[in-house]
Amino acid sequence: MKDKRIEHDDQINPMPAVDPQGIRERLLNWYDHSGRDLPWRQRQDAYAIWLSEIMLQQTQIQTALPFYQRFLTLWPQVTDLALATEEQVLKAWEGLGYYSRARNLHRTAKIVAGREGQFPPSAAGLRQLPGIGAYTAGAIASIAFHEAIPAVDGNVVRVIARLAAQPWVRGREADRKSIEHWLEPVIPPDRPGDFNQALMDLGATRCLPSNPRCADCPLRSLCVAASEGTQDRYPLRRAPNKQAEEKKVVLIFCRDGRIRVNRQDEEGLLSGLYAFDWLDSTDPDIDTIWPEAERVNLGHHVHIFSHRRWQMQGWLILLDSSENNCPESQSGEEGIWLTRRQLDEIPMARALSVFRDRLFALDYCR
DNA sequence: TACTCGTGGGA
DNA sequence: TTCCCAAGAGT
Repeated sequence: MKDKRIEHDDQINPMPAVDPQGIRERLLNWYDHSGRDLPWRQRQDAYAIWLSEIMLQQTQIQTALPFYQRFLTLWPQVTDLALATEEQVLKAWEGLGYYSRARNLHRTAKIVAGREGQFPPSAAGLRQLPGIGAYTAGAIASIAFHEAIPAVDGNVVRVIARLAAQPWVRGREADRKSIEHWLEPVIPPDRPGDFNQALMDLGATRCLPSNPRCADCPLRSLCVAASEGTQDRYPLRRAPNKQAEEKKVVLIFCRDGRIRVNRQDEEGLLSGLYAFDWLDSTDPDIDTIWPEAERVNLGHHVHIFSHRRWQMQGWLILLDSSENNCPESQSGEEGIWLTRRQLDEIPMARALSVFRDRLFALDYCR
């Protein structure tokens, strides 16, 4: 076993007897009094529920909130979103991260628009749509269509792993399914959406990853981990991958007041977004490439991705308008030359937009 | 299955 | 500083 964090070899707890009615009553009663007031809970339509669920994937509510409001203002109905361009959707998503979510969001909007704006009213149907996995299908189906089906996210894994004191591992698909199975007889047929959201609220406000507030938990009397004082053992976690260190030299070419960018490939990091040119650290030093008189130091910046860490040095390269002395971009293309206004309108990830902001502050492009 | 894919906040 | 992790999905 290479993963010692999963290995801890205390006794395996037997699966405790489940008290479905006790869990339902305590949880829903608590939810009715102490559930969070969130904007998508004031709506019934599948579009708003779906939009919120996609944005909230691996994203904290406070971060997603302004994006959610902006999308509904720009595109009040799913048919409006379907009519937007992918670039417009990515621009509205700019800064929220995991950009494949935005592209799948747009694809699904077009599919649903082709169904007269009607989402499939079941988890099985929703699951077929781009960007909708097991959790999101269960969430939308239970909240918008009242299907009695679990929606097991990270919160629910934590709550149920503690409640049953089972060595379930966060992020392991087989264990997520075990929790779905465990929950199936517990989901109340009359309020499945409220029940699922109550579990998530409980995980987010009481059954916290560290220092859980068990004294304020409505399920404490039913919780095996709480009775043992072993809350902090559950759920188990995978050993994290090590973060790769990468050094980049970002080159922002400026000619006749225009700036060169490139659109990233369809797959991989930051796909579909625009970026400035960059070189890997193994490339020659900047002094051997560009004379000092033709460049402006844009400073250093460290950007942290999920498991990459970019140490970037930015340079503004001032090209003579009469000369065609600009090298080919990484993709072997000439690139796209944009004015400042156009540069503001294209979607660009935070990692690179840091230098866009510094560029604007210098007032070199028009 | 394990890895990839962003960004920000909190302990 | 460093680590964890947040309404996960796609491959």
